[in-house]
Amino acid sequence: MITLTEENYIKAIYHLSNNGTLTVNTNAIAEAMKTKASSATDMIKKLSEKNYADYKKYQGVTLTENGKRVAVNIIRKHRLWEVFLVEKLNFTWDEVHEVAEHLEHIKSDKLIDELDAFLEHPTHDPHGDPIPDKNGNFHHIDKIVLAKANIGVAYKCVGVDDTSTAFLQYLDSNGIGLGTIITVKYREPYDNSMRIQLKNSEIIVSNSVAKNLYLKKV
Amino acid sequence: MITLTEENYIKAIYHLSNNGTLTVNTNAIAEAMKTKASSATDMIKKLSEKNYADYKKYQGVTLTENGKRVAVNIIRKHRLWEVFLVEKLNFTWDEVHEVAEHLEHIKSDKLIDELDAFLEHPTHDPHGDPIPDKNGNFHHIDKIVLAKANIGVAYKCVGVDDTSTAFLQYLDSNGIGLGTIITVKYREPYDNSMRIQLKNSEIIVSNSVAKNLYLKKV
DNA sequence: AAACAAATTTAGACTAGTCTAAAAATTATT
DNA sequence: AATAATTTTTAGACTAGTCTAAATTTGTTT
Ligand SMILES: [Mn+2]
Ligand SMILES: [Mn+2]
Ligand SMILES: [Mn+2]
Ligand SMILES: [Mn+2]
Repeated sequence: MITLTEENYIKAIYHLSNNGTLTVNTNAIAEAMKTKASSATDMIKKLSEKNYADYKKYQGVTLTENGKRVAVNIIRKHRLWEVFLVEKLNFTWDEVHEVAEHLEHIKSDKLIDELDAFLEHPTHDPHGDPIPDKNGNFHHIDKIVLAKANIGVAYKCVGVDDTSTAFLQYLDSNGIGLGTIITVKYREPYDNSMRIQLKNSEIIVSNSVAKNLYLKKV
Repeated sequence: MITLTEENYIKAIYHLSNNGTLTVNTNAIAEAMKTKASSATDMIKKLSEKNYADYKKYQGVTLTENGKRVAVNIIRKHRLWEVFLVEKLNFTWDEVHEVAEHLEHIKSDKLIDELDAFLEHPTHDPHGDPIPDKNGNFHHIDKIVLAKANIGVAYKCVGVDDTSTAFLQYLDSNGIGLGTIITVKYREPYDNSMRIQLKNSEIIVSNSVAKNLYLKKV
């Protein structure tokens, strides 16, 4: 039996490890989980005992295959619920995260299979993040970050890195969402801000915005 | 802050007290919650401290108005989710209970309001139980139990009392569901079993079945 | 009214998860 | 290579919820 807290730690480690590729340190986990390092250490030991993680004292943590499987499944559930909330229940993309954070822990294979079918097997969530299929395979899309886009080329917005309410609402109020067509007009060398062309407007975005927006050539 | 366990106890007390009208004793709560009486006592004290219940040692428990409000809200969520599972995700009426038991604890007013609207404000769940509205008002239907039905009168099945998988599957396999038209042909005085007329068949049901099926005159 | 039985509460212990404070190990700096 | 700074772990305590076993209260019988 896996607890809700264990699931949250496993998911956090998965994300911090860049989808299970890097070693993660205790402080990073504690920060992500909003607990103290001592609590993280305790949980890491438990995850290690339960075979979700590999761990040697002072040497950081990696997820086992088993741990990755669990993480990917939670992420699948999280993102499917996000799609449900936006597509069926009129949530906006900045409102879904907190609720999905809880819904992701409901344990029922039938529930998630049927939800997936009901939503017609979506491949991406409302923030452009890929939804792994039942076997844990991600539908990879090759995207670049706005900060590295080429001048004069037309791109489509396909995702965001930062999913905070503040950022998503900033995008809303500037008319940027998934699917928006963006062409870079000018990059200011001084602060790396960019002037970008949208459908009916030209706006200037800071580098911190440009680093959090993913694009794909149209 | 109310915990998941507190919510489950409050809901159990609500049901045991016949919707908040009777005093409930410790052993009944312990049995309903599948814990021991000592655990129930501890929780009762806590609910009392938090103003969800009124309690005097050895004298049993009642819910406060506050406690009833919480109970009705959980029941609302539980039943709305059950409708969702059956109507949208192809669950059968014997599969929904366990999942709804978890979904009922998700805390988001927007979620439940939108779900209610998405389902077009259903008044009853898949077992015929009424769904309280946002203000906690139940849409009362006047139903009688099959065991007390009159011979020769046509009734419509509108609910079940027992929602166990075994009972619901028994009904399925005998062609009885919500909406089924039933006419009592004969009541056997010896064991109170009944011969009942369905659309295309006549079957005999025991008294324990007859006590768990709710009907309404057509 | 005393004795017995049943229901309920208390006492003390256990697990999961958290915290603070202190100790130990690792890494960086001189 | 020694010292300092940082990171991580340990020790011990706390809360929520549970348990067993014992004590207490209430209810029922004689
Ligand atoms: Mn979560
Ligand atoms: Mn998302
Ligand atoms: Mn529940
Ligand atoms: Mn129901």
